[in-house]
Amino acid sequence: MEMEIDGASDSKPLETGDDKPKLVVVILIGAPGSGKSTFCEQVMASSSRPWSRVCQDIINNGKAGTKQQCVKSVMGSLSEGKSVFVDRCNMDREQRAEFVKLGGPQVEVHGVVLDFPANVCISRSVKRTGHEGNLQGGKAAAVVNRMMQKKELPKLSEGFSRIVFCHDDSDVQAAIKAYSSLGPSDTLRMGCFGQKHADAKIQLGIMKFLKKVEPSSEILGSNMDTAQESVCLANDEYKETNLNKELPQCSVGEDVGFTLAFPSISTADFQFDNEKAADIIVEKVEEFMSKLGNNRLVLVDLSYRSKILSLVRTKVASRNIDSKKFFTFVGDITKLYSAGGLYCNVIANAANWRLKPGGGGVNSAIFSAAGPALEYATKERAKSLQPGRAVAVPLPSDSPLFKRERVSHVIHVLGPNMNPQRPNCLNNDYGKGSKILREAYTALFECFVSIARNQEQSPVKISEALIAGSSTGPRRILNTDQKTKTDGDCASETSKKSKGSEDEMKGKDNVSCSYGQKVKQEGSISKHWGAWAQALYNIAMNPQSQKDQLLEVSDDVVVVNDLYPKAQRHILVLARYRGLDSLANVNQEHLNLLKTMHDVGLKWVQKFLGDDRSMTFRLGYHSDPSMRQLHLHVISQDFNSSHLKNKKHWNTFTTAFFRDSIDVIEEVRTKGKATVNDDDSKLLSMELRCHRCRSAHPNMPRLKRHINDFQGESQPTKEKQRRLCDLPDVPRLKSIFDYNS
DNA sequence: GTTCTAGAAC
DNA sequence: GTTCTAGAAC
Repeated sequence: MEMEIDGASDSKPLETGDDKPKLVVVILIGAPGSGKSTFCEQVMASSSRPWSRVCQDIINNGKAGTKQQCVKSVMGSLSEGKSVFVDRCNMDREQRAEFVKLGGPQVEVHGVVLDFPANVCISRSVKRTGHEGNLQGGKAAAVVNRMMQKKELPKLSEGFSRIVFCHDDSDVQAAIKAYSSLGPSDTLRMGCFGQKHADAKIQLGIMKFLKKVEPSSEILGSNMDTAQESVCLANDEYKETNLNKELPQCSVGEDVGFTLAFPSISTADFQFDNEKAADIIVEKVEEFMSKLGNNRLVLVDLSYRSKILSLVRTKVASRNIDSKKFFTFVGDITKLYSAGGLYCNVIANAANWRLKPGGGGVNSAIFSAAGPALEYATKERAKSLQPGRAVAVPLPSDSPLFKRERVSHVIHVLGPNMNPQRPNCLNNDYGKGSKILREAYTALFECFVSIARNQEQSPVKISEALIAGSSTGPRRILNTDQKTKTDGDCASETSKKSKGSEDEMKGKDNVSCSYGQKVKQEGSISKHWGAWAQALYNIAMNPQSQKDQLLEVSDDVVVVNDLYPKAQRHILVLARYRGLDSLANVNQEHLNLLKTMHDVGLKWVQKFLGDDRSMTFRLGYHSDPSMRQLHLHVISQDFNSSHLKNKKHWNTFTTAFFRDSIDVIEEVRTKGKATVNDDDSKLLSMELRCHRCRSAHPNMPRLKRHINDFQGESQPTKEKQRRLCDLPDVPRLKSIFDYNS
């Protein structure tokens, strides 16, 4: 978010005419493999400003040189009127100091921090060939990790006039864009942008595991210092939320019931007139006052400049509305409790008819904040929604919105659409539109009231389906048995009127009026799982049933010993998300889960290494697993196990069928999904080859004999391995982290 | 995922 | 004869 301010539009010509255009020294800060050279190349390829790149790896006639040579070269370029990229790691303050000193009245010094996790940098460094610094292959990991230990994030107080932190590719692209479009007489805004406060987890994690050091207070300290300096626009927005000071304060002991936070329906992307919408909101709120009991409604919008909020505030004043039961609030609807201190049991979502994530705005924000759990829970309730209707979805307890914000339900509402770019546009017919918007708020408030009522009566039953119907109809609680009736009810005035366009937007999907219907799995992508394939799913959903093999349980994962270990150490980290059967189901929303699973796996690796330092491990997923429920294998590379019996066993762990966890994470981060090839199963019938030396073996017993030659000694030396196996001297760092180096 | 076993490979 | 694989059943 903060990166928006770093966009190209941010560059502006200097306003004073006599000022000579300033030169810029951009100090790149990042480990090998973080993308410094690529950054420079991309900017220089398209910039109208003269740039020079000073790279320590090649400064000495194409070979690596010294820092002093770099300083000299930067000064030379500046005197020629060129702005300069300082392309070296510059990881700590001392390394940067001499370049920062070059700043002055005519020269601005910027920092661009390419702050990627160590594993990403290692992976990139290992893969690349022909790198200028000759830092490819096995050396890379050691160097990256050493650098990471020295890492000291830059602060403005060092003398920078501008620092940009990049944490992912989109941050990098935004920064490249900003510098590419920086013309010879333009300047970029000063300040510190894009710094995350709690991003050190993975890096510290990996350093900790590699070097077995505690996260040093120095590193944490420097993070925090800089965080305080980086008071950015986002924080200004939060300051403005002090406008919420009219928030009714409830005295201790006062019985406040349930709170519904809702966005204005249809006024954003659906372009419904704000004035008309405000009238309808106020009208419907007033109507529901008497039905609310001690529960309350809160209209939420992101910005203190919100037109709809101010319209509603004005209109409410002249109505008979209790300000304790209805008020407006400025804030992010997905962070009302954590960032705004407003506890709301229920939030409404301005949904799309497909009830799917995406589309930007509130819908996108809520689905993304609630995690995949909301998507699955929604699918179980309804497949689509008609304009004017609402459907309540109980949030599973593993949803971050439930855990962090204490939201128990999300009510999806679909309002009328006036935007020709969106399906089912009403072409400015505000007769129809207003009617549908009234129905939408009625449905929403009815849903909320019935949730509140149900929770009061029976907290256990809140997972019952709650679906609000037409404006005048009574609240209905439906289940699948009532499907036929529901379909009948659906043919209400509203649905008849919108039927034509409804059919249009459904296209070939052949979706009948499924409102209120129990969902069937979409498409035929989902794989059939036999009864025997359910074991991991059962453990993930109900870990307490499995006391024997259980190693660890958290909200996100369960760790168990593999029942049939294929090596001396072989454990599984199970995801606890419902509906996440395998890599094929994984998407961008699971990125944090994948990282958590990896971190948990690494933690156990560290423990195992405490018992036997000679072990090596791989962490990864089977491309097409036999058992349902996403599970990360953490497996030692000895493969010394009586359970390892056949070719399939072997090939699932030693061919491309085994997808390294860090590769999967990187793939999901960049492409949004993990690629799963249809013909991956062919890999399982491939010839048997040693995972170390790649030698072929005629059958499993012979292969195992070959493999077990390593196990004769507790710590086979590299020499011994090489002799037995003709081991190449490049460890497979990207997956089997060499924890001993 | 494992177990079982027919029959191929040696 | 024994060893080993691969496919079916669960």
